[in-house]
Amino acid sequence: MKSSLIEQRKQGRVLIFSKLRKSGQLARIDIAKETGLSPATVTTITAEMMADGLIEEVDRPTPNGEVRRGRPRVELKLRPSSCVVAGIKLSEGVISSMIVDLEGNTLGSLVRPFDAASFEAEELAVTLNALLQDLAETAEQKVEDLAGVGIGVPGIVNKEEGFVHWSPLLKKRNVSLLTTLTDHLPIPVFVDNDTNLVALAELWFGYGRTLDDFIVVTIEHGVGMGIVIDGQVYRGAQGRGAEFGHTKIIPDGALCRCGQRGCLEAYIADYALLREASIVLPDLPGASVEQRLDKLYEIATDGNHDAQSIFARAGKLFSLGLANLINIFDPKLIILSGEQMRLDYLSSPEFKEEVQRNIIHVDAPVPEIVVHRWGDLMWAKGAAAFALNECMNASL
Amino acid sequence: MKSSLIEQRKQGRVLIFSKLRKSGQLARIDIAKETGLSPATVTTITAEMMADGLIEEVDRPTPNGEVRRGRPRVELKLRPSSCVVAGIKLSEGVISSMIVDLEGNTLGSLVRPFDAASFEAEELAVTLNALLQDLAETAEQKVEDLAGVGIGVPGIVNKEEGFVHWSPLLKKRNVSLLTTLTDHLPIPVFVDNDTNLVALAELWFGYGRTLDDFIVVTIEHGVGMGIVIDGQVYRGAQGRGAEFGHTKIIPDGALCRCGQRGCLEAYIADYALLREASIVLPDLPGASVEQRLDKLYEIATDGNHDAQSIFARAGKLFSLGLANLINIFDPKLIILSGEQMRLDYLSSPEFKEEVQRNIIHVDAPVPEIVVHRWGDLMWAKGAAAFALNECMNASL
DNA sequence: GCCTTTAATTCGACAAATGAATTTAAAACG
DNA sequence: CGTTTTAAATTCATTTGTCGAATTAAAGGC
Repeated sequence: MKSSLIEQRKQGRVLIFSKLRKSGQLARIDIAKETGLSPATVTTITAEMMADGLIEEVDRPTPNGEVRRGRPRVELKLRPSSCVVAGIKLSEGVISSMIVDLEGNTLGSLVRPFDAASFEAEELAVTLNALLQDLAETAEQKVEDLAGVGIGVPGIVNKEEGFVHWSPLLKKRNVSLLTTLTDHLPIPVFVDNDTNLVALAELWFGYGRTLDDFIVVTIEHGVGMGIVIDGQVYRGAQGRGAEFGHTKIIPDGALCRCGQRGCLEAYIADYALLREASIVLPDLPGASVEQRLDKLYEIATDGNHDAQSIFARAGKLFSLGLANLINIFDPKLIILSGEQMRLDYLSSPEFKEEVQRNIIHVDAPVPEIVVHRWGDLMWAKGAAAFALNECMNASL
Repeated sequence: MKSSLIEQRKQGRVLIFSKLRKSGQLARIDIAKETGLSPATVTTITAEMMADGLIEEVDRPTPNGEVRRGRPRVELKLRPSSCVVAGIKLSEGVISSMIVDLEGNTLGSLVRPFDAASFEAEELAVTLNALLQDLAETAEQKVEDLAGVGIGVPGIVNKEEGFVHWSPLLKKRNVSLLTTLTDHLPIPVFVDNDTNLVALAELWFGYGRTLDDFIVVTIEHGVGMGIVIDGQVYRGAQGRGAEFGHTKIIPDGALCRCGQRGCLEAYIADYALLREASIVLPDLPGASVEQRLDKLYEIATDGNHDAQSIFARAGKLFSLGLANLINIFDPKLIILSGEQMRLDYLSSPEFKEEVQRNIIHVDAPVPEIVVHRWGDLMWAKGAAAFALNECMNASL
């Protein structure tokens, strides 16, 4: 049995791996129960995986104080150091990067300005190579010891081919970024659209860790979305990110960055909020977009009516967009994921009520909406999760 | 290997079955190539399936005139009579039903008025039992010879349990329809929400036959949608139909049947069009909704400006909704499926242009939008496809 | 110390996919 | 017209891998 669509043993390994990943640790017996595999098979496969250094036995046998008779169960867990990867997120102003192990422990990180002058692929490769060296140093790792590096790029990216149809960061269209980077970097490279990274970050290390189906939405410079169906990131036909932010909520509405009108993004992204603010509060202090936005939020919470009205409207329209998403997908869980404090505002009870008012009601429970506030390295961690995903997929 | 998540042989059978279903007919060699199974395995499995009467060899070996050397390939195909099922679609005014074989050949059909006075489950069971007898007669089949019957019910239905949380057709909420029907009908019963039926109809017998991912949208009394991902109908967390029709396209817009405002359905469903017409064209002739709508369409094509404006607006808003769907899903294909002539109007070049104007553009091709006009038995055929799906799933 | 209990492992049986070799059925060739 | 060539299908021995049953391991109870 060398080549077939049906590789039985690999199926078992993947099954056990993902159960362990989701549960943290499990005894062989529990693995058998949860996977439906026989104890005999579990013994065989786990022995194999231990020999590969992928998993290890846990020393303290009973985590809870429970006293049991009989032979004590030996809990197994993933061996974090068996797969250490780097994640790099490219944005207009900065590159953020991170080294992470299989458990999601951050071994090191590095954020660097990135003069956005659109790059050639070759230049980018050189920049990233240098970055990777320095990043590895912060984590006291050798670059060659990394299992791979995941790179999140804004724009239209085909993951399978690592082909960038278009990105705001690159001079040219239709660049086979994967090829160039693979040539210049000493470890396996994976390239994907950045919107998928948040979904992966949640799937590997966040609220989605124990779930197989959920939707992640981020609001930052734009509005991003990631869809996880059946434990897999759904990438659509063209492999481009799900463009939830360019969903139209008002026909012929406000002008969006994309040139179209009425996009959700044109009402709730940071530039959209500041656009409104520029009319009524023309002299908001602050050098950067973030700073001015923080200020806007501050005076809103301090009671400024104009500022409040801006957030109120954004919240209302966002709730509409979210309700549409729910009406279409009927997900169990929606994760609002990001680092910005505005999410705080959006998670108010009124906001959730507004969402509920716009979804079709059934007896069944309304999908849960949670806010997950990450540090500023969320995207980089997502890129790392992406690398883990690809590496483990290959090596299991 | 009795109980395990990994049933290897079944996988092979399913793989071969679905390849044959999609291709119509294939020689063993091609099956081997397409599935990645070895020729030896294909021989084994197909022999088994032939013994089961599931497939058969095709007499005319080379369908195309192509002359080949070597031992001639023997094409295989599904044996249509190996699985014959009934499909029943329940609506407010009528029950439509159909008997169909594995190839989608219609063996008989029956449409019957259905006095919508909300039913008890028991009464419904009796009604359906009688219907099934008569239906079988039209197809010259014995009811007992049918492999099963699929039933499409409007409302909120959990397919796995056959549990109807709510339906406009039933007096009570929370009815375990599957249990009652199974007790009263002599063959296996399957119950699902009706929106999923169109997706299944397209997947088994329509434009989706050769595809694994697409979206189907219907416009009739309401707006329905079915999502197929990876060859499976996506049912969401609650198992309720995707409520595309209640997606909001205008904040605080027109009042919808569902009590909310601004739903797509409130602008494009038949009642929505007639609502508009009632203002400017109060005396549209016609006894039924369909007739008045046909008339409206007729005078629109004849040049009546008011009527045209009604359809134009519906078209524009529908295009917006469709664009949103595309932005979220990025499907390869969208099928507009139904029996009504308004679809004709909606498939105009201007309509498609309008959709394109509202989706995010990339170099990649825009998803294809096709219109599939079915006869009035589309839903019943979908219900039959549903039964086939379940039966084959069980018996492979 | 012996019994009981539960987890893990071992081992033989069986299921099923595969590659290599073989058979089959046709066209091409001389 | 028999032989060769070609391609499809099949056969068969081999190998991979799962499973049930029996066995071993490691603890608590008494």
